[in-house]
Amino acid sequence: MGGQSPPLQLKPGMTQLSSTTVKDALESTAPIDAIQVQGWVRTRRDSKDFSFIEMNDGSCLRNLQIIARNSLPNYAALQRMTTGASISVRGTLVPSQGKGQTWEVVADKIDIVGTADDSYPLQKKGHTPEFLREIAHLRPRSNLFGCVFRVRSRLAFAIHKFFQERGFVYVHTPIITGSDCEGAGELFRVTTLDPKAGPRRLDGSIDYEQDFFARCTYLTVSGQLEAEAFACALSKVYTFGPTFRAENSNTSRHASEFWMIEPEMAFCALNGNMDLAEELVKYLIVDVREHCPDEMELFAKFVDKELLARLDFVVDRPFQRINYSDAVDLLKRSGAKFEFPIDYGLNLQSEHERWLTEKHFQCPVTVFNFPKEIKPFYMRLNDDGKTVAAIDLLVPGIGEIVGGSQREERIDVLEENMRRHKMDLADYKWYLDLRRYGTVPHSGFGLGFERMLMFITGVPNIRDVIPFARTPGSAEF
RNA sequence: UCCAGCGUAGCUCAGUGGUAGAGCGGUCGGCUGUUAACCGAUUGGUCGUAGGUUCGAAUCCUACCGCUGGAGCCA
Repeated sequence: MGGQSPPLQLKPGMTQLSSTTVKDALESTAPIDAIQVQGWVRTRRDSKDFSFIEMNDGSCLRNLQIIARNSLPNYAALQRMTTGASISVRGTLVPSQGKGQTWEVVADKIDIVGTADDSYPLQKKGHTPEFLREIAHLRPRSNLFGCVFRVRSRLAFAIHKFFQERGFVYVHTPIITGSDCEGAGELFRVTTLDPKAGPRRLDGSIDYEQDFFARCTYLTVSGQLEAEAFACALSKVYTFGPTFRAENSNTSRHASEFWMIEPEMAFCALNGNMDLAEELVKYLIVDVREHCPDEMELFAKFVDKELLARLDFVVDRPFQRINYSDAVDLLKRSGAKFEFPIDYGLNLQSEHERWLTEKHFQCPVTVFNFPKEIKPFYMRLNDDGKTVAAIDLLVPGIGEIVGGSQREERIDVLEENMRRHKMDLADYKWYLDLRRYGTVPHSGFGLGFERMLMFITGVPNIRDVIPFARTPGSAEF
């Protein structure tokens, strides 16, 4: 044939000149004769013979200033253009004559790709996070949420980097699961059966043996049990994926769908587990501080003035470690007024955790060795016969960010635990096999991805660090 | 799910029993290498919904809905 592919049909404003991001343009070390930039108008100001357009493309926090001279053929249309419009600009990158930016683009051609009328909800002035939450599809165009979601991306990358650098294998554990294990809150049922017309058993209940998977299935609440299987083969593994809890919990720290990181290490006892959790938290802070300086500066300025000092403090010092019974003693002797009682055998309440991490130690605290009665079946029984090798890592402002344990590797002890928790051992045959064949001491923990992101950005509500948050009564978008 | 608070213009909020308000935004005009520009004018409302009390309700009462904060569960 002719050997020539037909020219691409490009919409107005789309050209074949490859475009430069705002980030790259602003970081340029020299003027550029011919440049193309594309993005959304943040604000526009008229001068006598030209118009200043501030354009943002999400590549960074900062805007690029475009100079639109009144000699442009569509100048009248440009002057009618409002915040939110999308544009494609060709021109030259030159040193700015004004203050506040080093570079600006003097436009030869500005195509208005898409207009935005005056119903566009984002104004150039500040909005509350609560309002922006109602327009979750537009809020990434705001400074705050652009920053949050760039940091979210970097944090996810840093997590993989941390584990890959240390020889951990990334394992994809199932999202649809058959184990309603550990009674970790309410589960979302997965079914294809019609709840009204589905097949029934004799007692009138729905017969899930005739369901898609021929059994009850749920969205996962944790990949831990499956991760243990892989740790007992590949030695060091981690999962990083979505998790679902149908708890009717309505707080700034809970979501129905969230992401969790769950490392699991064979031949590892509780101390190694604590070391890894501490190293991970510090690594993530350092990484984001280094790679997202503009974003961190915005959070420090508009979200939390103490943020950078607190993060530096966390990175610089060893985390406090205290066993549960010492923590209880400390709380009892504190003289502080608590709403809830504190005593050995009771769960630490939020106010107690807060006192430990915010008032007493004023830094992250790892509490370990909890009474077995208040912890799940899979945690390893300590020699005292009363406590299990569990850890909770508490951080100021958030509370629990990591929960983990050494796992019970002795099959007889594990089976006894399961019976005490009134579990059906037959349902966990595969899990018990891990102890039956070549069992090893192993440990792991869960790190809440969003809680870590909240801690690093200072953003106080989990709904504001998730692109489209799912919470009880709310699954819009 | 429990406790508390809040729903008034596109946004942020004032108005607590007697004519529905301000700032910002939008629009128009002016000025200007501007920086959340500035100056002037103007636009803008089912006061969350439904009922009730009252001569009269944004305001008082009841229910419901939504949001926010706190608690529990946890990550």
